Amino acid sequence: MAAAIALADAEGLSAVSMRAVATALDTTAGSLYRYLSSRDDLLDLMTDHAVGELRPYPQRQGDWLDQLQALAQRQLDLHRRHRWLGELIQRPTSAGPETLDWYDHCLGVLSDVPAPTTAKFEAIALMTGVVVLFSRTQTSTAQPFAALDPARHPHLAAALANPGQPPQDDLFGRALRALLTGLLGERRQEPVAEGVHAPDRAVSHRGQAG
Amino acid sequence: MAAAIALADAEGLSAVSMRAVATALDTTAGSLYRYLSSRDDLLDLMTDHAVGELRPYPQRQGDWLDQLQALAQRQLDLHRRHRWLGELIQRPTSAGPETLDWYDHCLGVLSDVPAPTTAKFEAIALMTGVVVLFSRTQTSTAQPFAALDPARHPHLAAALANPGQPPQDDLFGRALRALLTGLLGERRQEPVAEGVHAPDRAVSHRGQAG
DNA sequence: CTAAACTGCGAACGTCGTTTGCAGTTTACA
DNA sequence: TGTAAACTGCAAACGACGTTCGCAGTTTAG
Repeated sequence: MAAAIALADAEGLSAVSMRAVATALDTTAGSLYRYLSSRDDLLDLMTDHAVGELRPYPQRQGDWLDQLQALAQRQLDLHRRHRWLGELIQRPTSAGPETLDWYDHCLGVLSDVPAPTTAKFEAIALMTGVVVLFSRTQTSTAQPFAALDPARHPHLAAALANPGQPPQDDLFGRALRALLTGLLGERRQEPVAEGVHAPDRAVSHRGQAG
Repeated sequence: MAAAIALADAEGLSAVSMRAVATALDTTAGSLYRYLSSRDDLLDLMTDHAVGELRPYPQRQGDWLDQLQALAQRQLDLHRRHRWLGELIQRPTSAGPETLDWYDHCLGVLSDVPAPTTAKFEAIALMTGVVVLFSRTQTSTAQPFAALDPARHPHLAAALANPGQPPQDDLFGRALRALLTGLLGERRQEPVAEGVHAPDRAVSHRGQAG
């Protein structure tokens, strides 16, 4: 797993082939199957190990929004360190122990927030989504807008021609706080109607963490 | 391209192999390279065609927030129709014509919003991110939380045991509006400082649309 | 001392994306 | 109308991939 992570850090996820990992370990591809049931297994291990690097979780201070923001910042650092993580956590595989711990910690931070469980899961998933997006924003200076016709795409051309305006301070933090506040209610109270209803069906969620 | 889309709709992206597409077209894999330079080319075509299905763009009515929400709703429908799209639009390839049109349209909706270009691009990208996340939420009833120890993960266990609370109405809309409002400023005015500075470097962005 | 389990290795299978050479057909132009 | 160029399709092959399998060699347990 360590060899695979080193490979992915250096040359990207596609470089993590069974043969490449085996070569790094001075063995052969087939031998790896003594310890792994499949390549997906290896990717799961990589993912959960990376999520483990989120420790130590930031100290609990401030309200839940401050705490979640601190967690998100740590996620962002992690994703910048391991640029392959964003792709892996989107797979619908089952969560490893570190991922479970992280989810539990996030839910703990939100334990006093009067919002439906559904909203909390969505909020955590969206927080990760924001992290992944921002972690990619800097690394890819790609220009997906090659040659465009200013007549057909006036707004796009204008926006690209005039990159002006200073980028807002801490766009990441702004987006995150807006999203979390909107999903989980105002910072202090204004609780969402929490009436007692017959329990609904369990919400579906994907193992998207880290 | 149509054959590839049909395949992806029916059996997922992994079923879109050159041989499978060729078989559907009653030919062979190698023959496809008369028209495509690579498999990525095919995926690009699929992506842009799907983005084209966003037309006709919803009628312009309401303020920019209402309009963006209508666009996002159309995106959401699209992603539910083509569940492979979320994966494809995350690739750092160059944008096709339909994608360019869509970006331009979104920027047009935002043309009167006094926010930095950076923030607008981020907002559009994040809007798509929210769409992708919600498009996956319903389809995957997966249980990434298999057997978990309630002692080690008390909050997680509690949350799963008590799915109660009715899911909030239109969580999608709430998340989206919160995010956009937070990134692009309040609905009416409260413009972000738009002072005249020396032009910054062009913002980096990925071809993430649809 | 022995039997079981574990470990590693080479070879192979099937699939993948892609390339190449060869034929057959269509098109463009004198 | 004739000919050269371009286009199209096909079979075969290449290298790389994930994965399986059988066979040795080694370690462990009783």
